[in-house]
Amino acid sequence: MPTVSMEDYLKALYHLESRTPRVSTTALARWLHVAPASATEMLRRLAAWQPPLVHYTPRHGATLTPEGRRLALRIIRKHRLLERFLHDILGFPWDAVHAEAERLEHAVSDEFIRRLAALLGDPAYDPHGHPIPGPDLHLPPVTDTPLLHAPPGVPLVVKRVSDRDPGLLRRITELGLHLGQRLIVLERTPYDQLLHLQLEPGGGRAVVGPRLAQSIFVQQVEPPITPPPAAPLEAHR
Amino acid sequence: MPTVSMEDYLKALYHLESRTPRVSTTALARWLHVAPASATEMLRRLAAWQPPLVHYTPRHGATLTPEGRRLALRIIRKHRLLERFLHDILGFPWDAVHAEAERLEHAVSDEFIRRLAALLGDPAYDPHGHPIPGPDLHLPPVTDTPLLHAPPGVPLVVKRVSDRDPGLLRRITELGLHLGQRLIVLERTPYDQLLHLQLEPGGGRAVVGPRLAQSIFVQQVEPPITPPPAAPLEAHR
DNA sequence: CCCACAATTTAGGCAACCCTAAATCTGGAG
DNA sequence: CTCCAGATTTAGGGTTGCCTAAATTGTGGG
Ligand SMILES: [Mn+2]
Ligand SMILES: [Mn+2]
Ligand SMILES: [Mn+2]
Ligand SMILES: [Mn+2]
Repeated sequence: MPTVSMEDYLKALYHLESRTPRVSTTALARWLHVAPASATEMLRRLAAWQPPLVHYTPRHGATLTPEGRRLALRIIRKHRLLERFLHDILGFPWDAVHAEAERLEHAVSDEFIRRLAALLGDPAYDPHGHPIPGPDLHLPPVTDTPLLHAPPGVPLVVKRVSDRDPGLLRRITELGLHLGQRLIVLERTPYDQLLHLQLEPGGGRAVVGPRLAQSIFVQQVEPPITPPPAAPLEAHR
Repeated sequence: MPTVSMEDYLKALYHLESRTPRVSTTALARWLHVAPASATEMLRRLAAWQPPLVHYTPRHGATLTPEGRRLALRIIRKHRLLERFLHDILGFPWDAVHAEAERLEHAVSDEFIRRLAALLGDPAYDPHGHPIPGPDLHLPPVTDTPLLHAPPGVPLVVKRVSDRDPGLLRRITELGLHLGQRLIVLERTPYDQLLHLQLEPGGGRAVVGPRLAQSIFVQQVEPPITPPPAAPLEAHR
């Protein structure tokens, strides 16, 4: 029986905790597009909840309690399964599903989600490549890195894109990118940090700026089946 | 941009108007399980809306304006399509769909409903036999009557059941009744108004009290294909 | 080591919903 | 035609969630 707002704050706290263990009032307020005073007020409420959903030390930020984290993951599971449904079954474009799921996640029951998950075949990822917490709320560790920091010359796959900005997603589509797209960073230009990409196989080229490159997450492609002759192992330090 | 509460009040007004053209504060309050003072307050709000959603004369009840009726029908369309989805695709039992749809109806976008209607094949009725307003919000006129007032000895079909009380729906199922079930009223007992039913074809018997009989709506079965020899037409007055 | 300034909280308000208790109106019985 | 019981509104409050403006505090640069 947390309210819709409380659920959105819990989700925000969960996302922000992946960057900094303690979440500041300002970061929270900015993420949710509310005034800092509103975030302060909500943190007090979440800390006063029985059982408490955050540990809140005035002037020193907040952390989710285990119970807070559990609730956050429950909403995230609902959100991502709904996105899959909206995309796969209703045919919404991938830049439209987030906003719709943002409202629905607070309206669907646990029973609804159980049935939906079964209908969808218990998918492990949402349409943007975010992992979906299982019924036990477990999440696999993240193994991808922002394209921005990916090494040049190495074969990569697009694993995940951030999903809060529809314009960004449309731009990504325009460039010919999508989940599973293979590519190689050809060059990183100095000063303006543009990335020149070679899309594979046989795809074209694309240039992306740092804004975009920060929102696209890639992984190195597993090495080819016949590995190159093993070089003598270097000593690890 | 009416709120969730406003939408629920509009829907309630729509339902109550089918009984009495002017809806009283008390009737509205009772329907929504709120205090009369709360209904008064909301009626003022709805009347002050731009454009006004009700005509409200203090102490003399309210009526929906055309715009209010339009919004009510839009929510009812969402509600009933969602019930079909929950029932047909997610497999919810028919006594569970109403409560779930009651929340979802406020969270889904028009675009969601367009796509859902297409997926479902533009159904005309919800799982309880209520007609679903089309995209133009048109509703067919109701032609069924409460079983309570149905004539004995005549072949009938169950066309519609009221859906707000899950216990009622479960009871109806227990009795072997469902939409499309054919039956004949064998007898109406005096004083306690019990109806003895013969379920067809080849079905068993059932006895229902007035509470139930008021919530089940039936229609006479079309006459058999070879009509009885036409009696001479009586003059209409 | 201090102090200014950025971050944060406090104070005070507003809107939507809901409630109970007290006033007020109104239509129908007599 | 009067009057009263029941329907309805008004008065006064509570909660959630948001805001702006003012006060406060903690810390990092000097
Ligand atoms: Mn949300
Ligand atoms: Mn997503
Ligand atoms: Mn509702
Ligand atoms: Mn229904």
